[in-house]
Amino acid sequence: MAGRSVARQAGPGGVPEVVVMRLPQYIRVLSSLMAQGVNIVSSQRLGEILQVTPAQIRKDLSYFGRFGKQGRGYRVRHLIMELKEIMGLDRRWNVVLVGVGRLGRAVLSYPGFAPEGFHVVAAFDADRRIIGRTVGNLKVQPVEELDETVMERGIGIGIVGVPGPHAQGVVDRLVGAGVKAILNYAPIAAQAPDGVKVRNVDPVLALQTMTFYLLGEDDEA
Amino acid sequence: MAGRSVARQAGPGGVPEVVVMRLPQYIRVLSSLMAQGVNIVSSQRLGEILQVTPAQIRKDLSYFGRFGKQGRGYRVRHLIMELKEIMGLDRRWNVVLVGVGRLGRAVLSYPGFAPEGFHVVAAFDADRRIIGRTVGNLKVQPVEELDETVMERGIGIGIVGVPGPHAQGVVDRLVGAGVKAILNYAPIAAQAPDGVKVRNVDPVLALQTMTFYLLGEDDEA
DNA sequence: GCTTGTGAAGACCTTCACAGCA
DNA sequence: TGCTGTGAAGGTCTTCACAAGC
Repeated sequence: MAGRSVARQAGPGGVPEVVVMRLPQYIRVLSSLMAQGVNIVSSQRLGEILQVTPAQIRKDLSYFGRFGKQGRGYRVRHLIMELKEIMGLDRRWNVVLVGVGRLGRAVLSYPGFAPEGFHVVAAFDADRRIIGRTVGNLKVQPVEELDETVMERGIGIGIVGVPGPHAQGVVDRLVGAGVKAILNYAPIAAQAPDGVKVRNVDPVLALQTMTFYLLGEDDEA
Repeated sequence: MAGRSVARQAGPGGVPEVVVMRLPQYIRVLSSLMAQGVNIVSSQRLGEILQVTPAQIRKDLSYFGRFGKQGRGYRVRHLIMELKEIMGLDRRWNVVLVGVGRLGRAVLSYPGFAPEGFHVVAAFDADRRIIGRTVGNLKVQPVEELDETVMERGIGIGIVGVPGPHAQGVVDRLVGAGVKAILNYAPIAAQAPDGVKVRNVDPVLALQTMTFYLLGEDDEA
């Protein structure tokens, strides 16, 4: 490949977070198209699939560079590679897991992480009965060793798989250890300082944001 | 495909969707406060906990009514009840599950749904080897019976727990059956017509939206 | 002809700031 | 005095519309 002049120019204020949230979706769809043998795609077509306007796709991409060819569209394979590089998805990410109960074990056995470059390389728990056991190739370590492991291995991502009441404490601990991104499975609105990203995996919350739209003509005050 | 790309639908009363997304969070925090014995809370304090501005909380609530007392704040118990009613979270919701493989069984055994009023009352699969088996009190039905069950029982919510390649087909089927809200566990950007809400539970996507912020001073032209 | 990239316009959401009331 | 509720201001994001280029 030629020029590596992909400008991740965080302008004044940087790239809007909504844009960063959409790019992985674009990558997904593009990958699916590539698997179908599609070589070129227009913003029009992409927009139809993703149900967003073509202008939005073009504007989103324009934050990072110029990837298309006028009159033709985007080369699917090329755009995937560019976007993956921009998002840091062209590399391996080591991840730590805290909480090896029901939820944590489900995380460890989830087959979707590794193919996308996310590898759980250490697991921690506070429960003496679990510590030392081997779960999915990993020996469960005491949470006290979290800091050391995170720093030694330069890990930036943590997964919280403990029950709700313990989750904020675990988040604090991960933040203290230097983690900069947290995937939280606990049903709480975890707080983290600026500079630490938190994303929640919370099916109940997801359902709760939809029921509003299911209400018919009900009571009115 | 025609460009009828409508992107903004206002819910009942024209409430912004972002607001609807936040209210369940408010309910969570309020419930936690109530459990701690807090009776009254100000938008200031709520904002500190949720890390949003007090003005946003007050504005959000103002879409639905006037729930506070000037000079005092909000009665926690009262506000929870009001918000739950507004969001339709003061009632029971019956839900159907499609896909009773690894993912689907995890959904069935997840203990978090029922306490919040979401009850999986029927489970479907296309695999003959699974159909007829009993999983978590439910007899797995053939997907062919989906329409009938959804219509008969007036079900509005469906959960998609099938592998990615089958997910869109299942979404279409749920939509056809009349479901108006879909919780999708498959790693795809599922498409549904206007009027049908889709929320994704997708840990990989969540991770992929954070790595961007973990990139240091790397390649730069 | 067709599609990108992009200033400008517009829509939407958030924050401000203060009147009003307990 | 303290805090809500809200019109208005301010920002941010989305969409438009068109010049440029394949």
